[in-house]
Amino acid sequence: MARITVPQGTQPIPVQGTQVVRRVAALLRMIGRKPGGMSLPGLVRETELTRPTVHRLLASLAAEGLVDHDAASGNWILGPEVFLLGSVAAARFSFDELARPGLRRLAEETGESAFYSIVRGRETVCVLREEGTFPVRSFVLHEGVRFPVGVASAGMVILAFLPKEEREEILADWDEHAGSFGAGHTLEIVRKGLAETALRGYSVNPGLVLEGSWGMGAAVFDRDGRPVGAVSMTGIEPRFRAERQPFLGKLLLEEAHRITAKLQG
Amino acid sequence: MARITVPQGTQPIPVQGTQVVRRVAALLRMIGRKPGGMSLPGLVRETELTRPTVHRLLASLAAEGLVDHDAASGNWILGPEVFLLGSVAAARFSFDELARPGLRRLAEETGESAFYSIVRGRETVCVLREEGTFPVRSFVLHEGVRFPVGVASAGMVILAFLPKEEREEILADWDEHAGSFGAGHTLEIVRKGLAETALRGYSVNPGLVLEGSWGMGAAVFDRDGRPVGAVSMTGIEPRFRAERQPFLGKLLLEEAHRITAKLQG
DNA sequence: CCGCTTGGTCCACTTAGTGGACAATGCCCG
DNA sequence: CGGGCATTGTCCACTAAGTGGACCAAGCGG
Repeated sequence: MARITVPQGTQPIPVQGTQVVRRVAALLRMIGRKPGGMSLPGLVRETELTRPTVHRLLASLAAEGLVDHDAASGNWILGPEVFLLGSVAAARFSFDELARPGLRRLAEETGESAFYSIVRGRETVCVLREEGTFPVRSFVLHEGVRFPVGVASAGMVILAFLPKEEREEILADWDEHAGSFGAGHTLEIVRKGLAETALRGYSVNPGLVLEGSWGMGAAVFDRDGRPVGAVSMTGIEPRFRAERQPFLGKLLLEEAHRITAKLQG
Repeated sequence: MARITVPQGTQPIPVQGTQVVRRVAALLRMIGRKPGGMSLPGLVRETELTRPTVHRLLASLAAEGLVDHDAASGNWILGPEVFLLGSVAAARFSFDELARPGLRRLAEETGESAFYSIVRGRETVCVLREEGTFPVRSFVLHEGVRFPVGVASAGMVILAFLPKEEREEILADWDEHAGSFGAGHTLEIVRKGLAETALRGYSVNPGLVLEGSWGMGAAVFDRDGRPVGAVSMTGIEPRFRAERQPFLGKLLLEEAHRITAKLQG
């Protein structure tokens, strides 16, 4: 009997299981990353599965309505069943209600785009976006985008406020954890960023994901004081210069606190 | 190699495949039916799988965040990943934008609760609900609820306007198709209802799902003239008496036409 | 025209998944 | 308070379900 390892647990807990479930979940997550979906070869590349296997799984998923095959682009995209299940699940996870007003205020007051991301296992996932008015905008971050915890401003502030043990565990094999983001986010840079973040309360990402695309983030905590999400803003470097950072940081912290209060109340 | 048959196609098309995918999809749909989730025995009963199998699949799904195990009730509910994937998929399926305003108008003008359901394979799925002001309300229908096509007012009006071939195919093995709803929805009753629906344009469900819980529906069509959804209202019998039906029907048809226009435009 | 990428299918091999059986816990009722 | 019953959880021998190497076809660019 095979044992699969769970991605999110503190330790990889062996779970009796269904290889297929893990693979299917991975495929759906991959496809959900980009609104335009993913091509078969793309999925094969990123999942390290063989092409026939991916193809077969996708065909089955399509038969269930969980994915669609966009005839035009040839891409695989999330299907109607995912939407339906999601809208049922949404009753339990009403982030919109929770964070939308805050993001709107941030976007209005600053002109930058504002985001709310949540923690899922060892990743952050962007769930809400509110476009700013400033005419130059970054499209690195949008709903559905996932980063390893510690990457980008939201991930950075979350990692900074995670219990020391967990943080060190993640940093222990940082390169593997960070994957392709390791290039910009070297262990050294991240450690320095974490220290500064812990001090100020908010994080600053000086274009580590994409050069010129800056970001700042503040964490949202649950009742146990555990970071479960983050408010963040992104924009171009000139809008995130040192002199403006305290202003943006203050706003971010205010909104993060407000959301934290709502969440805990 | 096993061949699985696809539930929605006109004919059961053999698909090479993944038994597990079908089972997992079935489980997720089942769990998504009720906001409070489902117990393991309940799932076992309705899926005709063995308990160990259901349990193992659920455990794997939980490890992926696709389901959660509610410690209090012991029920399995849809997990955060489903919400996340759903919110990405929502970009492609914006029924809220499409139908919400119409439902709101209906609820306000009539006092009854209004719903929007869509067709998925051979089922209708309720995706939107707008509560009416009338103090006695039925809770038979809510977001996520699925009925076989032909059952309840939405299903009835959809079946009525499906191409004759498909309609007859469904009616051919009605009892199997209708399952537990066959009790109220006998072939005879349904055929009569379909005829009347085709004539008037809107359907009337005189408490076939649950005695005293009436409903009326009007269909929404895509560019090819195929019914893809339905607007419906539910309430208690006294609110759906013969003399009020033309009034309600007219409103339903108006809103259904409006949605159809939006959809096609 | 040929190399290269992509989509799709086949089928022998074997591993992953299955489910009967067992154990434990909790609850109701006589 | 003990026996019946429903529920959750785990084990492991068996085998059918899933895998993936191999193959074919189509499309694209040089």
